[in-house]
Amino acid sequence: MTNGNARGLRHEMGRNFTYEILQRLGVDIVTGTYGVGNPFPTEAELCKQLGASRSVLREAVKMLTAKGLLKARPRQGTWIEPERNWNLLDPDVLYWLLERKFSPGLLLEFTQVRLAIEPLAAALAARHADAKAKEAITAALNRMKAAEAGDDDPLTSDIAFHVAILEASGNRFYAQLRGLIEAALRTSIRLTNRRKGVRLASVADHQRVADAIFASDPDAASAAMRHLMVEAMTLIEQAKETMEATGAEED
Amino acid sequence: MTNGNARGLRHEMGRNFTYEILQRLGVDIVTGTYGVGNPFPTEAELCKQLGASRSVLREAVKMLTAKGLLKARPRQGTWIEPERNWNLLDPDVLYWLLERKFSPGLLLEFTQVRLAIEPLAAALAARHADAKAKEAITAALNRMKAAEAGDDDPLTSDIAFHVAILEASGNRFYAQLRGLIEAALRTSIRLTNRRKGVRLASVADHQRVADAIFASDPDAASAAMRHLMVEAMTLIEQAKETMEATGAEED
DNA sequence: GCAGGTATTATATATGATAAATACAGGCCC
DNA sequence: GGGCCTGTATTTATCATATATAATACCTGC
Repeated sequence: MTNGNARGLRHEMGRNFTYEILQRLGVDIVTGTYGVGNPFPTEAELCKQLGASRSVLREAVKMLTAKGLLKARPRQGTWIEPERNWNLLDPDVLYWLLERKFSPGLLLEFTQVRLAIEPLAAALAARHADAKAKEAITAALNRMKAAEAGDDDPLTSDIAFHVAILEASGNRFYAQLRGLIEAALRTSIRLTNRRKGVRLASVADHQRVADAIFASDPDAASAAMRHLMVEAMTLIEQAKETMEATGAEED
Repeated sequence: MTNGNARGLRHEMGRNFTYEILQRLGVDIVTGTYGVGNPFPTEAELCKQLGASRSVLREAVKMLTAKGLLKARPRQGTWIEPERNWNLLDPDVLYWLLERKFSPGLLLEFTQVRLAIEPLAAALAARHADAKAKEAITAALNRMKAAEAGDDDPLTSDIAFHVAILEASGNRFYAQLRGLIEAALRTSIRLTNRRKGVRLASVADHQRVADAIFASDPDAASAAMRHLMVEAMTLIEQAKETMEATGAEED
């Protein structure tokens, strides 16, 4: 074992070495570590650099290929795909981008997705939600109330609320936003925390969504959810302008 | 080489053997080949069954893991994740599902996604589309007109039109629907082709969307696009009812 | 009955050898 | 000169095998 010492690096996080390499490469790729002056290395080269065996490295590269970040051909090497081919709707990819290469622009674009989907999801929930789904919404709302009093986490309870509605919609694609929204909300908190006066949408606004769903009123549910989304988007737009005015970088 | 004869199977399709195994396993998984009576085999077992080496098989399995279809642990084996964890928004996964395990229900749910996104995309396009994006829309529309006269392919020109608008929106997530819509439209053609009288949305309806975008009228663009989406959804709903009435299976 | 060690059996990792694909250079013909 | 063929070098793809690690079941001694 020529590089057994590298095994010492293998600690927290992903259960095994392959997943560590996956994360490492994923982050390096989306943050632009590789580019014109620093092309993506060959398999053998990367093995040396990362202290990984070829099995581990190749499997990580294949996973990144499956997510659209890389492509490989014999003799031509392995290269980073243009960003338009990345699977932005893959939770890992979105997480790497938002967490490690934060840009209000991307968050804004993602919030436009939420603006498109979530009001319709609320309307569908108002039509189709079964007892179990309604319970989940109530539970999440209660957590938000508890969080207001300091007895629960505001972030995870907010996530739980939106996820509960997406799942209540009965649309499997809507429910897929689960992981994406989690990634997005976790990073947008960083943004809104900067300015103290600013807060996330109130519990009352969320309550209105839930009430409309329980009243089986699709239009009201949709409108109430749209209100939440527009509010979130406004916050992000303001933060973006602030960041741009104070001279932060954008992608 | 104990199973060199298997190489003879390696022909069309994916450039290499790993991708063939990926497709094969992906399809087998989504079509329900593995289940209670037929658990997912061990690595060694699958190698034998498919005539693949461990490298090839492991890399394919890792790609499926990256798409949320599989998960593996030492001693516990490799198993199929519950469907709610599959990355439905991964083009490969959606393609396998729609192409090999067709269900009007899933197509309907996906069309709900289009119903949510595409009107907003058209509105954004009306606001932000640059000259190049508008050219692409015009080109696609011309292809649709040519297709009406039999001089182009109706399916690919229709896809090109919707993709052009998604890309004109400037939202990178919206543009991601590209691959998904292609998969969906290719399969929904099968559905609408069954009943002869039924046709896809007219060129005139598409023209209205383009006109509104060129006139920088977001609301009109959104409304015109929503009209297309509702039309498509109605078709699928009818087909679904027909299929259910004639006793076809659903997922 | 239970605590702790041991055997078992999956995947995970490491590594060497060989095959296939293709960019590139060099030589040939016209 | 320009286009075409061909050989070579380089990179990933594939195959094979050995070893490590992890999770579980089992077993043993008390």
